[in-house]
Amino acid sequence: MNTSESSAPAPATHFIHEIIEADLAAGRCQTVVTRFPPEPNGYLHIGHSKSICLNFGTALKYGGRCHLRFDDTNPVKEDTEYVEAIKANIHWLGFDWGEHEYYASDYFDPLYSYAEQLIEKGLAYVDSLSAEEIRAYRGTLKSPGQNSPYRDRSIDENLELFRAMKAGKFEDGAHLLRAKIDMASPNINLRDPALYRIRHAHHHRTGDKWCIYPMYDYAHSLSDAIEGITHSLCTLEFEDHRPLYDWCLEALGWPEPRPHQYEFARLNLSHIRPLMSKRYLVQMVQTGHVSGWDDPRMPTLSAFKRRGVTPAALRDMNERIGVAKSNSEVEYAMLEFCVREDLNKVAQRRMAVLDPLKVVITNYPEGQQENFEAENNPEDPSTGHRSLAFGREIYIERSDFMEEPPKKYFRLAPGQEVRLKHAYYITCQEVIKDAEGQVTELHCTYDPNSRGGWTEDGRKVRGTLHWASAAHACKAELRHYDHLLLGAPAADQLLESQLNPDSLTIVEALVEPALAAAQPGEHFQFLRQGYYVMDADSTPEKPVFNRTVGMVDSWAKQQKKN
RNA sequence: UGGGGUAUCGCCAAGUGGUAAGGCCCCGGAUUUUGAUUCCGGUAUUCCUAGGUUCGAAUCCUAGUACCCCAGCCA
Repeated sequence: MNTSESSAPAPATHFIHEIIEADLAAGRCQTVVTRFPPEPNGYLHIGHSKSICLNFGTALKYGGRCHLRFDDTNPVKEDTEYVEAIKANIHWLGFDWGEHEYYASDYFDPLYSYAEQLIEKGLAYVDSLSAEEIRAYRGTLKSPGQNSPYRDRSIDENLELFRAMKAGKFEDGAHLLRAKIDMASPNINLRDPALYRIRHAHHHRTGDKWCIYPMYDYAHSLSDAIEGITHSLCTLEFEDHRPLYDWCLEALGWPEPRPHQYEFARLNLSHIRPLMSKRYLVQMVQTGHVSGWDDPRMPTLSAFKRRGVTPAALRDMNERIGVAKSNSEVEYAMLEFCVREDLNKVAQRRMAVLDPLKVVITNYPEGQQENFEAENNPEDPSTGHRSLAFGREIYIERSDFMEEPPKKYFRLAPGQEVRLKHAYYITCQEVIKDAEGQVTELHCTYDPNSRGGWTEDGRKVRGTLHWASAAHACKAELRHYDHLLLGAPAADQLLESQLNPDSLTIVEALVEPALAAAQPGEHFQFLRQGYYVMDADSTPEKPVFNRTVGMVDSWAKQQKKN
């Protein structure tokens, strides 16, 4: 506890931490053990980051531990390909499970013998109805189900059948091990839920050892118990599964302390909500609307990494949004805020001109060149300076010049003086146009006394422009991204109907030469433009930068209003 | 006409009977060699609705309303 008032923000807390603190205080548990249980059947997306931050963050906060457990109980959907990607994503996010890497499939042996125990206790039976029949017997949401005619098989018969299932004597779907609970339960999950099904399939870890596989509810609850998980945190849709989670432990007489399940609302983000389903994620990749799982427009963690979103920003966002039980959708602006906040601190500044307009400084000696010291990051002086070459011909941003500027326009205009960042003040003297009346070039004069971009005379120069030296600049490819979807597709609409045709824009830019030596993954702020990260597609001839997020632009915002 | 949940500012979210935190967004204004950052200031007499209890209610009671989840041998 803090002993004095401090400026530090109050540590974020929420109902789950309250429960944990009460459990710790009451001695219901000695230490906190959580787990992150991905199914290795797809890539992790930003929604998962909330669960990762919650589970690992909680363990960290209370000095406990968090297990990484792959929930690999369905061999037909899972693949080892995903295991490595998931592990890399979690490490990238900044969390570590140490030696606590587990697989539900590690427990197939004990899980099987627990199932025999349930049979012996008369709490599970082998059903031989078809899938359709089982559905029909289950009843509906509002009407009770009916007992299967096989429900009262003898324990010996059940045992024999179950062993035969395990031995591979039956085809897929011929039999099913079910919990014997209550076919009339108002909670459908309790109407004799499936425990084991027959699946003659190769498992990514156990190979062909098994042809029966446990169902999620059964495997999850017992895996948690086996690992000594104290707080099993999952999303809201599992709320009505909790009675079954508890039933499994109770039925086996699992000793206290038992694990307990708590549910929280999943993370939804505006603009990408429809994409955060496995189905649509796969669809985007398979239909070729994106270049792959790590296409920077995707909501996967791999994509965010490639886009230049930092782990710190993601962690910060997850801290800020809180943990509660109401369904919610966080605005994308929240994410952008966290990204800018982090990148502002760590990204080195560089200059890039996206839409060049040539400027000739007529009173600057021909053939002369100067170098200026430019700070790498004003937020972090320890990053030092770089040398910036300057010459008689430069390029500025076309949008930084207006022949007939509106009021309060600080940028370049005929007769107006602006500062070239780190260089000189220049004044526009002449506008050169082509036959169509298009501005092709500007003739300006500079003030030799403004070297470095400053004079002592107290002159007010409101506008500061970024620029590129014609003699020194390099070409670079800039990739700008927008939301993949224009909106959420209606229920009867294809996802394709909402595809944003302008979600990717390629821009040829002129960048300062220092950028040619950058490394993929390096973050930069291109002054007045936005945050960029160098992409691995870069070649020595042509560096490629992905725009992570643009700068806040209050001038553009104001213009839009008028 | 089943069961389980949730309703507090545009978006998140504290609040646990003592008189509506905070963040994002938005709007002003100051500073600024990035119209960025930073910094100040503004933004819910009101907590889904209606009754009730109480000196006092977002918090308790009653009755409603809205939204989300569940009928995979998926997780």
